[in-house]
Amino acid sequence: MANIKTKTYHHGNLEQALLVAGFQEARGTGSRNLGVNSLAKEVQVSPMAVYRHFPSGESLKANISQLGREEMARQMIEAISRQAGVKNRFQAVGRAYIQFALDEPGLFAVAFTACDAPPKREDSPSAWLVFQDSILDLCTEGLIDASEVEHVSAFAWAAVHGYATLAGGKDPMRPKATEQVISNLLDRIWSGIVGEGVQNR
Amino acid sequence: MANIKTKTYHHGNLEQALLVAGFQEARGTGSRNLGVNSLAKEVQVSPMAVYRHFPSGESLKANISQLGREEMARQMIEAISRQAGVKNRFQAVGRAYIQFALDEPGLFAVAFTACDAPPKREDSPSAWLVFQDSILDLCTEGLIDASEVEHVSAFAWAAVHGYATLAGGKDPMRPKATEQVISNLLDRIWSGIVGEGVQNR
DNA sequence: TTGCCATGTTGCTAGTATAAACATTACTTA
DNA sequence: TAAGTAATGTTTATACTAGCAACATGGCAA
Repeated sequence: MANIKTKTYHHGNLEQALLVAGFQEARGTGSRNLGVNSLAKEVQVSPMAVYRHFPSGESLKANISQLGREEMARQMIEAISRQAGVKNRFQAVGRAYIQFALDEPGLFAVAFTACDAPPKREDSPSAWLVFQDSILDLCTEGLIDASEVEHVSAFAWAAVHGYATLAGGKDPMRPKATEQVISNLLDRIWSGIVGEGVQNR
Repeated sequence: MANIKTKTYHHGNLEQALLVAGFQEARGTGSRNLGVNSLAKEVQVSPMAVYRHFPSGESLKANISQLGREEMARQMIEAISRQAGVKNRFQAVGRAYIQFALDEPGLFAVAFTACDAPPKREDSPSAWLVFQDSILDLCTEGLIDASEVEHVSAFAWAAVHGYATLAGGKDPMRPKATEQVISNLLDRIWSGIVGEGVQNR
């Protein structure tokens, strides 16, 4: 008797359904099919229904984008939790950041674009907050001075994010994405953080 | 008698006009108004005329994108030419790269996206080739070993590009874009290149 | 001069976002 | 429980966009 197609007029949880569908789509094809019509069709709903939950298509995209940042944060936290020691933990965060970009290029791209409109929910653990925290750890462990936090943060984040962006892209000139290159990169970042030649300490 | 509106049926140099118009538009508003219709209207031509010169709108965008990379390369070369000494020259390139992203956010954004379709002309001096060259200089000057070039290149490019992207973006968490921060960043990159703690040398 | 062909045009189809008006259902309150 | 209201859908319409096909113009070459 079950499995009758009860086509309810009201979807039930359209907002969540749109976000999930968008998340999956982003995972697969990046930001190409994240439009209002496309996602509305995906969840079997008329395009205008979307606007009952998001003020614009941009807003919907922005919220999907944040889901990407949260998923990324989750994986970074997971990676940290398996490490002991300041340096190991710090490099694990960077590695997770990079690995996410390589494993989930679509999600990564969406996570770092389409953030024009403000998302509905507050910023739950977002990727760069986790990153920021890992640098504060360096501070509490006495490896860097409190006055350096801003500079170190900018440097480390830039290097990791830049590599993630470039290596994950499709430009023919992009740097290789091998374990070798990544390890070396993280070592050089470490060197740039605690190294000798840095002025303004 | 003069100044009669000689409305020629044939534009004369539509391809160039479209590229120039697109370049200006990118400079002003980024990639928002780089569509076929929009640019066609800008040069007072029907949208379909564009397709006589570019196979698709994507292709047009890709060519504008390359103009951006070339302009960037020009400024980087200019910056290098005013410096003496390996370290100075290297840091000048990085600084120019970053400065371009801050001075011309629209152009920078367009230069590093919309490169899906291949451009028509061959890659004339493109931004990262200039960057690459500056790292080869470090090699010929004996500061790094030839075996390190790939790693150093990935590291330095990543750090500079990452910072340029993040600092030029509009995320509220983005790093500050002050002379202080930039100088410090370039010092830390230098430390990561020639520093002590780096493995795999 | 004739005619080809590069370069423009219009008209069309399909896809997109989103505003306005209307329909249905869920929730609340007497 | 019945009635009213708010939430959540749908349809219809306007105004964009990219790009195909067919047609028009005019410069250049035989």
